[in-house]
Amino acid sequence: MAPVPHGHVTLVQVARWAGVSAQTVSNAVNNPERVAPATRERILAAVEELGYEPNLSARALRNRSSSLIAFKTRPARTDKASLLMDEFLYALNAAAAEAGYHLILCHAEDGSANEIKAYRDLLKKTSVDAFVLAETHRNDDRVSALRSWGVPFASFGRSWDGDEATSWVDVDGRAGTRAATEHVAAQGHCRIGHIGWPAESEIGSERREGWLEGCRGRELETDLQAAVADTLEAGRQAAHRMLDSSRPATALVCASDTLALGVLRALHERGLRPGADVAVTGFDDSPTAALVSPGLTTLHQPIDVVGRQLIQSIDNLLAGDLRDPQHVLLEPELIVRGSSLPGPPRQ
Amino acid sequence: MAPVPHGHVTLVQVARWAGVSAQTVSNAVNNPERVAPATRERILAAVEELGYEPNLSARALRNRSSSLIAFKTRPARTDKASLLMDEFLYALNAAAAEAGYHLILCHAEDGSANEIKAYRDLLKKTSVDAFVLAETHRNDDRVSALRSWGVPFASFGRSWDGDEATSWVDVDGRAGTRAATEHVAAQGHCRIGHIGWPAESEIGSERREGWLEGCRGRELETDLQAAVADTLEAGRQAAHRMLDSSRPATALVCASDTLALGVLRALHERGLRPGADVAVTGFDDSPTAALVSPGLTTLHQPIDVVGRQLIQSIDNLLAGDLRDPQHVLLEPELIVRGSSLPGPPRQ
DNA sequence: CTGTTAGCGCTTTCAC
DNA sequence: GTGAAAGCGCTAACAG
Repeated sequence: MAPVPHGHVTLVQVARWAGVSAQTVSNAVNNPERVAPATRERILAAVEELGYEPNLSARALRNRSSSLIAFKTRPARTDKASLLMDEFLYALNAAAAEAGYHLILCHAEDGSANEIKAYRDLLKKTSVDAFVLAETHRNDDRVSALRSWGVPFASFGRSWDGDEATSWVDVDGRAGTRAATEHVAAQGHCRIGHIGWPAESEIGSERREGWLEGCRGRELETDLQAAVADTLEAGRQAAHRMLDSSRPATALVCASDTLALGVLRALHERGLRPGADVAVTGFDDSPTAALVSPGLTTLHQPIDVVGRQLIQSIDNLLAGDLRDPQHVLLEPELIVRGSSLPGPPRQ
Repeated sequence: MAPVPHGHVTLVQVARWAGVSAQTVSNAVNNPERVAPATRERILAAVEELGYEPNLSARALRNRSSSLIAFKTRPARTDKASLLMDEFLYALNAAAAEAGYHLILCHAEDGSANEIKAYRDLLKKTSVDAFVLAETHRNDDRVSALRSWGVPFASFGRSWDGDEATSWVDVDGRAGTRAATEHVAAQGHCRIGHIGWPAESEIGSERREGWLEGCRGRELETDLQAAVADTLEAGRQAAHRMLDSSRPATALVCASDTLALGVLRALHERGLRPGADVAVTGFDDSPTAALVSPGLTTLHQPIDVVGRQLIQSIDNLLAGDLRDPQHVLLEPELIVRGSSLPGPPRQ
């Protein structure tokens, strides 16, 4: 089947219309300074008039560069309360569009080997210009693979290996958790427990550090801590343990909203009131946090800034600024709701 | 800057390696039956050996078809509890990948004019093969635009205009709501109220119909109904109204989890127990539904099937089956949790 | 069944 | 400052 006429306007048509060569139109579009002002204006008018848009396939073929940025989708974990990745993808795509890129989604079954193969295939098939990684971790195979191929990329999540060469954007979980800890301390709580993730998780360790710093700053004890899986049930059980303690917790700072919701359930089971009896804080500002009663105090990640910064970094990399990788650490915002306030829960 | 060597394997290299012409390699890959078995095998071995992957930009340029399917991202509404779109995008992308397509994301500010312009631009620039629409509504401008351009598309959400020509996949909100209604009726409830959306919403109307059918089937009254915005607060207020009634509701069937969570809050404020005192059901099976205490009975949309069916439809359209648009209506699954059960809430 | 030719739309030389 | 030529990798059409 031969290609069907497509009605798309090409360089040549613009050229004919403006009475110049195709090459000059190309220059007028991509290197305006090379073209005499008068001609340039005439050409740009023609572009406008005819509604010309450059064909990216042709460009990609010629330039080996497609203005495509790849991102791998991950399954939405239904057990998790967070909408984070959905918001992230929107923010990233908005920023990409604004900078003249398009996002192309990559799919791979779980496992970094599959993922790397998917990246490789995508690179061979399309000339994606760059990749965005999310949820990077220590010894991340994807990082070394992309680096070995010489493909530009930026990651949402810092490079935990101390890899200075990688551009990343991250949210400071330590500062956030410290802010939450200090907030509940300011409400007068002295027995502040922490429910977080196991030490394997770099993100979890950071958040735990924040709690430790917050406690130490006020010379509070740090004996109440748990490292559990990120599930509601684990949060619930950990909360019960900390409330059964001889000197029980009066505040629980959690590494996630999911864990905090487990704490709320435990409080419910014991007939304790969140806020009034035990202060609770989460992390991520999931939709659920605003919807439960009382509302859950939590930390909001500035996800739109993350998206914009990542695209910015990639833009720099593609412009050839390889020598100066960006490392951006953003502060999350403490959203105070009823679950950490002594007063009668209002929302 | 001249294109840099890319190390990608091309048809010509495979051809040389196998001692045939480029054309024959192309045939071996795309139309195996045209090539003699022996040659074919030799060529495919070479393809394997060299790790050849066809360059999609070149193909797109030549064929005016890119194996790209476009989807517009929408902002995650933080006020909404549902993760639906996140899951949908994952499912769609997985299905696309399996069928050999890639998803490219489209961005547009709110407003169908912007959206249509974004589609137009994307078409001019990238020869996307097809579009997937979501959240279609009556008199959807996007549908008429795509149709007028002759671009294949399929939508998540039926064609409300009775447009037989459009391929769509949808989830039967009516059947779902009816199932929820019958479920609470089976628990012995006779005063079953419905909190739904205004009549402008086709989806909302469908869900309300389901409730009506459920009630009529058991000869229950249908006087308790509310049409409100999809917010927690609206659900809360509507619930109070129905519980203040002279013959108050003992069960509330809601058009969304968000509304149902508002109902739960109202019950909390009145000291009533969800399930034991008043049965509550939502719709969408948002993560929150599983996380609140007691769990919220709700309807789960078979989102992975939706994704697969949409890609299937698009595949058919691209294969030229224009005469037989698919209309797939899927049944949601009732997930029963504590909020609709009389017993002591266990989860 | 296989090879040759041509061209998709664009952009980097390199002349003029 | 502008144009002509060439080619990115692929495949339809046509010969052989």
